[in-house]
Amino acid sequence: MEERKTYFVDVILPVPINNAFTYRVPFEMNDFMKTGIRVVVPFGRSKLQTGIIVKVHEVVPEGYQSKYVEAVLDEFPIITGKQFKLWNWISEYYMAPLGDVMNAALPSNFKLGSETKVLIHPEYEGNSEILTDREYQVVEALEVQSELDLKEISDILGIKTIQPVIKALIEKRVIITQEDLKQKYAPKTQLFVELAKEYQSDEQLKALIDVLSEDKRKKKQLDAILTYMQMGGFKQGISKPILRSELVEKGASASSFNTLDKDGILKIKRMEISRLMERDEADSAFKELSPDQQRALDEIRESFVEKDVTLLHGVTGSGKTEVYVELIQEQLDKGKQVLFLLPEIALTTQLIQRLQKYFGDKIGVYHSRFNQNERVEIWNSLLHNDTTKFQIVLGARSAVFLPFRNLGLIIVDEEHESSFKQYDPSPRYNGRDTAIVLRAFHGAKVLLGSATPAMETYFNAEEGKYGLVKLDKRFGDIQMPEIFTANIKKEKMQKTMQSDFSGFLVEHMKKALENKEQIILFQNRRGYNPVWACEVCGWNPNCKNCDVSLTYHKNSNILKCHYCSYFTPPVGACPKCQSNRLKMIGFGTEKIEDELSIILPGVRVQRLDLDTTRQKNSYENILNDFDARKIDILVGTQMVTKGLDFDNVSLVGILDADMMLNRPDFRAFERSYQLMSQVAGRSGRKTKRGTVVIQTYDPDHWIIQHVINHDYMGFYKNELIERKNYFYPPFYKMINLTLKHRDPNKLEVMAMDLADRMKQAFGSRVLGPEFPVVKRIQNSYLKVIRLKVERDASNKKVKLLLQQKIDDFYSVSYNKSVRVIVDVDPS
DNA sequence: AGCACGCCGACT
DNA sequence: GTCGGCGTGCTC
Repeated sequence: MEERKTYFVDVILPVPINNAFTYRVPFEMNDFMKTGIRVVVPFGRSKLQTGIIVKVHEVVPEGYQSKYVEAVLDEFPIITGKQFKLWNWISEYYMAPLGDVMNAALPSNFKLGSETKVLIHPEYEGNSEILTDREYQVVEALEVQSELDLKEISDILGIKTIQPVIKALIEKRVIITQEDLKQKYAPKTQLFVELAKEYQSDEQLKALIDVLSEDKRKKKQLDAILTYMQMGGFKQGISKPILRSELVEKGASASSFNTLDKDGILKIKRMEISRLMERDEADSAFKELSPDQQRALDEIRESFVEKDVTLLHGVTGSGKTEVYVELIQEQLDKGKQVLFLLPEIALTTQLIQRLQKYFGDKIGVYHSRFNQNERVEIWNSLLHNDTTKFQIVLGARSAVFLPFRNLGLIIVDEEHESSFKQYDPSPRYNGRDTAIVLRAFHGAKVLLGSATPAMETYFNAEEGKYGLVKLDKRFGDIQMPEIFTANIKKEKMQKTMQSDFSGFLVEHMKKALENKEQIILFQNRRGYNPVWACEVCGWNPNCKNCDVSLTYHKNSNILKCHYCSYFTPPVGACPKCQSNRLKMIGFGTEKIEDELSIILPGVRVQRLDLDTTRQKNSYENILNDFDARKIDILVGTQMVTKGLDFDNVSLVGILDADMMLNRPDFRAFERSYQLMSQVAGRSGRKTKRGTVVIQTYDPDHWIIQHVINHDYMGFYKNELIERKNYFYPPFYKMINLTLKHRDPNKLEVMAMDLADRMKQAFGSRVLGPEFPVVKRIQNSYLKVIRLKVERDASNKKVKLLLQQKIDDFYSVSYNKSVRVIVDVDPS
């Protein structure tokens, strides 16, 4: 008799708790337990959860009775050891619970949620006299809609505490609950047609065709077979399944396939198909590199001999993409995988199309706008090491979580972009920095690309930690655009402003339009007017949940909060002093759009911002329209700065440079320089030098001067001094702690407490607590404590110490109701 | 995170 | 009295 061993598994669950949970393995499951597979386990009172096994062992847990694993979901691991290592790193470095990391990493179709469903008890006979009003309401609803979840019941009853009602109903045997697990991923299948085995030879096929052509009634069947052959279903003795729908489209009758199937001539079968769009055949005709690009490519290769990370600092329009393409191809030839990271928004642009043109369906695009099943398909393909597809993955930051098998190269394009950093929800990780860690697990190389590298990145390159390669010239020797400033202060005095437009900019716009050239206007603000204010008493409408002014949105005629989405109709008179002299201050994209139609009648204007791109394809549609020159002026927020290449844009206007420069944030100057340089880069054509107009009160500002001179190095050196003087990155690493509580007085006390505890450990490296720019969001007050530590300090020690201080803080019962949000390396 | 338990104010 | 709000603690 073989000895029966008792196993336990440690499971991580998608809950924000830092430890794994130990479950006992039923004997019959002993052979199936492996790290990396998913199991269903009971969690809490009656909930089932899906978790991932991280350890199989025989250590009997002490102090509690472990529950049993309920079900096994996978035969083979769905995550790799390398992925798990990365999860752990993120969890430690960004101080996030492993459950949160798991949540971010897995496509949601891998996560089975367990939801309590309420159903009518099969033996309930409708005796409603035993029910209270509330209970009756639930039963009534169940008669209409056979299944309800707890949230729905809460909505129906209009109360939050529904547990007593449910409990009573269960006891009265009126309803039952069903813990039903839902697995959402089902491979997409379609009907295919294939020649039956018996006919898979030229002679037999010929004989078959002869037979069919003799019988006039079998004309349809013959046609169907001929269509199948035409589509390449049987070539050189090899048969291939063809989509039935495609054959029908080509004229074959659908019913004749059924007959052929019955007669055993053809087989109809249901097969899994790729959800990812069919791509054009790869276009292997690569563009020839310019001498400059070739030099950069050689330098990168050379740099990779010694350095694992290299920065490609290439001005806008210098043709970084072609260099990327060469490097990617090199990896493919070696049989290695490539990860290409881009900021979320840039993922919908021309770059993808260009890369798809080069690499065809070897490219997988991993993107939140894509549906979940497509994500699962890329995941599985990588997991099973299917080298025929997706050797290149193009994705936003979350693509670092994919199960790569042998990554050779990671490219992070636009590496300076702040959107590589996730803020909400936890884990608050930076995709670029995570990629550099992932690199080490695979022995791969990382190429960071940017025209305006992040301070940290350039610093690392200068220090020799990263390699550095430059591309200083635009491709084809196109000139950098000529940048002018429009002095708003002066123009206001001379009364040459036309509402928010300087006379200088208007002149340039008119000239461009006369030449049938297009214009991009950049305004870093949505909505119509950020603020309505009363001219008499200065009152302005605020959000009732947050400490911010409401923004007027003209299309919907509402005042809206950008933090919590609260909205209200605009008021006619000032509620404070009853005056009706309400005036608009400031300007957003929507108002600009309006004013343009007055200043430049007949001009075709389109906005490009979060509000106009909410629908799935609207972003692409707007860009296509602009490309097709159906739009004269594109007015946009940050979105217009990213990776748009249009040949006919000769003028770029930056409407309010000061707003960017004056933000109270240590990155304000860096951001401003990057944004202005990036938009400026949108101007100019092959044959003509582009123009940029920056509207500002302060044309002599050093940032603006460096933008005008296209002088990244000047900007960098100057900013680096500031960073050093004020103890900011890259010299110091920052960790921000945000405390959140409904009661501002309590918050004050608790924030002081936490700051004091931190000061015990870190001394003067702790700053604050102070109110952030927005003091209240969704009825909770906020306080921020900042920690700045020397860059050579041990990450592990700092975080351990900080976590200890936070734990101490939380162990005091007065502090338990506050939320502390930790943001490591805030962007 | 969800969910149960338990303590308090505002109603039948 | 008790219903339902909300704060607190726990989940293998």
